[in-house]
Amino acid sequence: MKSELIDHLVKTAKNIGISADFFALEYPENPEHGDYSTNIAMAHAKVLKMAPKMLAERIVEEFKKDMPQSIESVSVAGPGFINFKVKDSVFAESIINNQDTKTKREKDGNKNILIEYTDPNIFKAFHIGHLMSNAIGESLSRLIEASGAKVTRLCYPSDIGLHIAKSIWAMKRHESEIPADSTPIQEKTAFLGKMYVEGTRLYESDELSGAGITVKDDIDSLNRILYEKSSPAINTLYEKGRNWSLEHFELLYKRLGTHFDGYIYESEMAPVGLDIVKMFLKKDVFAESDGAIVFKGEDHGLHTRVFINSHGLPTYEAKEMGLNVTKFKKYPETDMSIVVTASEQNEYFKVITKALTLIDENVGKKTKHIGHGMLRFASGKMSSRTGNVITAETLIDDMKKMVIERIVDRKFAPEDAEEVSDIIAIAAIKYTILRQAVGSDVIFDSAKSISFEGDSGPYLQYSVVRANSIIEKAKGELDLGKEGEIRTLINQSKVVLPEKVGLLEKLIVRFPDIIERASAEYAPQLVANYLINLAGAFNSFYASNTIVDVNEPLSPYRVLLTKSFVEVMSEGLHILGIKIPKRM
RNA sequence: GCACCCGUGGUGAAAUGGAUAUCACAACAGUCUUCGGAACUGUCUUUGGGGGUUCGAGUCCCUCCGGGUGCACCA
Repeated sequence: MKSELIDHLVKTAKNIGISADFFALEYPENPEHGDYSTNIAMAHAKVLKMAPKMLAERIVEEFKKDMPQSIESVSVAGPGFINFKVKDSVFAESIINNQDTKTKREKDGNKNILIEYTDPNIFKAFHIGHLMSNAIGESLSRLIEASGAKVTRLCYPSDIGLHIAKSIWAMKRHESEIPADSTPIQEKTAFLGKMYVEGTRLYESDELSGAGITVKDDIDSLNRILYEKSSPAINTLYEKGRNWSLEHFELLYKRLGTHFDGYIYESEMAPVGLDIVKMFLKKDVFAESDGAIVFKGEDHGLHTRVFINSHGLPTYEAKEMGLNVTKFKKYPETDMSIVVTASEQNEYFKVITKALTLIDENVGKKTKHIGHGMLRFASGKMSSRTGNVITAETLIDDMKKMVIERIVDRKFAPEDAEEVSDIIAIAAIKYTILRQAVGSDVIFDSAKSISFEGDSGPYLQYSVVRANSIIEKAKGELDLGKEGEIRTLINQSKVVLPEKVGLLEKLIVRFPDIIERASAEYAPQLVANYLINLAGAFNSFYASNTIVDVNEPLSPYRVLLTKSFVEVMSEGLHILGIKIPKRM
């Protein structure tokens, strides 16, 4: 109904000599203003030297000459808005046909999108910052898929670099404490985390490591050994830790409901990046400075960064060159390559993107960085360097304990309670992350900050679970025919449509629009906001109407409406990466 | 010091330059012996200060104040 309205509005505008190439058709916040509203008169009044209200009247007059069937009334309001009221029957029909609730997928149908997110570091804890990156990246992936594009999910685990050298240096010191292979994976990676903290602490101190060498120097040379893979003993430790970390990450991905189509490892990108930087050093993209090879960002209004350090090793920056060039080699059909990281890296990525553009314009232009906010605590910044970290697993498990307490009286079998509480705990966390703008910080003062009421993931889950249970009940009591028979039932007056529809119908019909906009703006919070309003509308509807009632002529319609709600809610929650339990 | 980002009820957030700034939590007052109360209804309290652009500014520009992040060999 929206496209019909836009077409007619554009036609109307042309008839009275307005180009109509810029205007907005929006949903008024105040429902009394109608179902759609446009600022077309205000937007063009100045150019035409007319009072906005007069122009609006003129447009309305012309619009009414050949009004689309679906429109009930048009009026001018306020400073010159034109408000449209859609016939209630159109909404009711939409619910019946269930056409308008299906997301349109043609638009980006041919696009191929790469999206890189999560990027954990082996030997280090998978902390809630990674969880945040993962929740956002996965949701963006699903959102882009919902708009019809083909999405390839990439993960770029960090498996080389100074942080690993620090960890392995500490591991060597504690060789006798290295866990056996039969140890649970959580204990093995916890050991690695401790090694990293110790290595970092001593790297930053002035302590000596043996014969007059500082720990720092010792770790730096170990780093070189790692890059060169020149010591079999070190390689063994490295492989052990690497496998433990990667194994643990896979378990987490599964638990979080995410997966990757491809992995590119930082260690693979080290030689590739090194070659690229050296090649473009000759072409003057990079410059030598104090024994290092740098990119002079100042020439482009940015800041200078080191790409190859004075030991001749590639830094993260050089590897990033290799990574982004490699992505387009591996996936040549790519229309856009998105990289999701914490917003701490926003400035860094501007430099990276500029350098990439100079190396390969196509790659640079198609690479887009999205910075997400951080998880913050009252106690200060979380840091995996000092060991002041909350791991993703700890957070989920803490939430899970709260959920289990909550459902003790629901008589779940132990395995079911386990599964349901996991789904709910993860929903609570993901929703808290996704309900707000991607770039802004999420503040976790305590686990208590995640409520299960009102604006929360579990509230959304609860509303669908309850709706599903009503549909189950209806199956035994009402005859709704089979697929495709509803039209017949309407003709036989077995299904009666309401004369007036409410907010619920109007919101359901709006869903494809929400997806389109959220996807275009990379804004999952628009979906989250919409769903919370939708759930509220359903719960109000539920509270004031008896849905299943054999003596109520509108009952079949209400069940169909409930079904539409379930469909939209399910797809919406899928986009947020939230699963729906059967019971809760 | 320089650069980038952000300041919205007591708290956490929303708002493609549009109308009376939306929602939840908290607080307070209610509903209902339900189709599953993790519910519903109502009350209460908001755009950091000052200029400017615009028919119209929480949104754009300038400035001040406050906060965050980043600025060479970490990732």
